[in-house]
This record gives sequence, C-alpha cells and structure tokens, in this order.
Amino acid sequence: MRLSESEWQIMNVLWQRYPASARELLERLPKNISWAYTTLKTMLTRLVAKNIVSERKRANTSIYEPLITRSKARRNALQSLVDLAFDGAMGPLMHFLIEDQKLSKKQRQQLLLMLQNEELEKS
Amino acid sequence: MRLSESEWQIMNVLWQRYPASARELLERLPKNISWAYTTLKTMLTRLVAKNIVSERKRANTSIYEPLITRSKARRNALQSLVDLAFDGAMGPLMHFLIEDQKLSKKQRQQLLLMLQNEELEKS
DNA sequence: TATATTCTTCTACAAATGTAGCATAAAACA
DNA sequence: TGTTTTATGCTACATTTGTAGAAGAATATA
Repeated sequence: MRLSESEWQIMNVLWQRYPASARELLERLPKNISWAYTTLKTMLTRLVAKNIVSERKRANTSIYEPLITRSKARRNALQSLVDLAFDGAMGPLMHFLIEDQKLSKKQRQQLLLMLQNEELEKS
Repeated sequence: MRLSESEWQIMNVLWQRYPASARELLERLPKNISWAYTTLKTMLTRLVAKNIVSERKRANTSIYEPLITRSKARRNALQSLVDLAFDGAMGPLMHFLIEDQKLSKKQRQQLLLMLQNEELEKS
C-alpha cells in the first residue's frame, strides 16, 4: 500500500469528509491543484483498483470512501521513509529530528510536553 | 531533488564510502538486492544526470561520488513526507510519532534524554 | 420532451522508474 | 600478442504516475 503524491492529495480531502463524489472532492482539493474532472476520476479509479478507496453508486454517480485510515497510511509512509533513509530504525529518525532538523526552541518544548504527558498517561 | 527507492539504496552505500566504482557499489549493496551490473550503471547514469552524483574517469572506469549529503537528502525526504501526509507541519508529525506510533517506553525515555541534552547545549 | 449539463467508461500518451541486454572498447592475463 | 574479462555507451521494454480528451449514458432543466 503505497500512495503516490497525487494520491495523497486526494486521500487528504477524502479523509476530511466522506462519503464523497468526485465532484465534491474536486471542489475541496487545495486551490493550487487544478485537475480536469476526468483526471481526478482516473485517479479515483486507480485508488479503487488498489483497494485504497471503495466505490458505490448512488443513481449513476460514484460515491467514494477511504478503505484505510489516515493513521495507517501515515504509518506506512513513515515506515517506508525510515526503511529507506534512516537505516530502518526509529532511533536515527528521532535523532535526526532533534539534532539536524534544528527544531525551534518552541518545538522542542512542545515535544517535551507531549512526551511528559505520555509519560503520565502510561504510568 | 527527489530520490526514488532504488536511488536511495544506491545512495546509501555511496554515502558509506566514496569515491566508488559501480563494481564496488554493486558489491556493497545489501545482499537482498541483486541487480545486474548494467542496472546499477543505468541508475548511476540517471543520478549523474540529476546532479545527485558526480562521475569522473579513472582510466576507462567511472568513479562516482555523492553531490549531496545524506542529511540534505533526509531533510528533503522528510519535508516531502510532512507536506503530503502531515499537513505540512512538523507538529503533527511529532504528535503522530508520540501518540500513534506507540513508541516503546524505552524509546520515549531515549527521546526525552536527547531533548534534554539539546536543552542543555543550547542554553 | 428537446436541450443542456453532468457522469461514466475508454483510450491515450508522456515522463519517471525498474530492469537489463547487446555491441564495443579497454584492460588484464596467459 | 591472442584471449578472456570488465566497463562503457546505447537501446529496449514493462510498469507506474500524471494528465486528460472523446463518446455515450443519465439527469436536470427550460
């Protein structure tokens, strides 16, 4: 289950609100994306073929819904990235995020907070 | 600058040790990858065309070197992922890593440690 | 109901990616 | 130096991705 760039853009709007028709999705795509209606339809057909989206008919119009959650897609994407670019382990990614990615002070604090919250919940 | 999956695999070994010839790279690729020598050569030619790798001749043999650092490649890949899958912001990614990705207790502690170190260094 | 609008399904086609063979030139070896 | 090995440069071809037009069916509207 690998999403291409365009597929992500579609899924992003589909996850926001579904079920949805192609027309609805087209309207909710970020304004910087301007696809022909049929382009979107082609993409949707492919997503359906890949079992990432379901399609059913209401009258003669196709209604789509995600078959996978955003979390799952994120997990997959992250895992692929980690595999290819971070020696397959979360550690190096974390390390990179903190050291090389130069989080702002605010981001670091925030991260700390999140972690501490987790710490509390878990104990 | 976008690296495909195969390109990452090549770059990963190239970053480990360079300059390197195609033959050397081929030998150092993970054993689960078994490309024909010419496949690797094609890839290298493409990487050179994209200005990601440099090529020079020693006798009649091409010697390759990365033109971008691993960090830079990582930054790019991470940024793309964040843009597509995490609303373009680091925050949601962090959040996801901590909440959904279910870090092990050990990972969380470790992350905390890293952050605290950073905190010290910066102040 | 004639006409306009909207959808669907097919087909198309270029660029990128994955994978590799072939012919030839260069180098190494016997 | 003849022969084997190795590297190069080209060419090729299937699959995936991005993008969309055309023809026809269904729906809405005047």
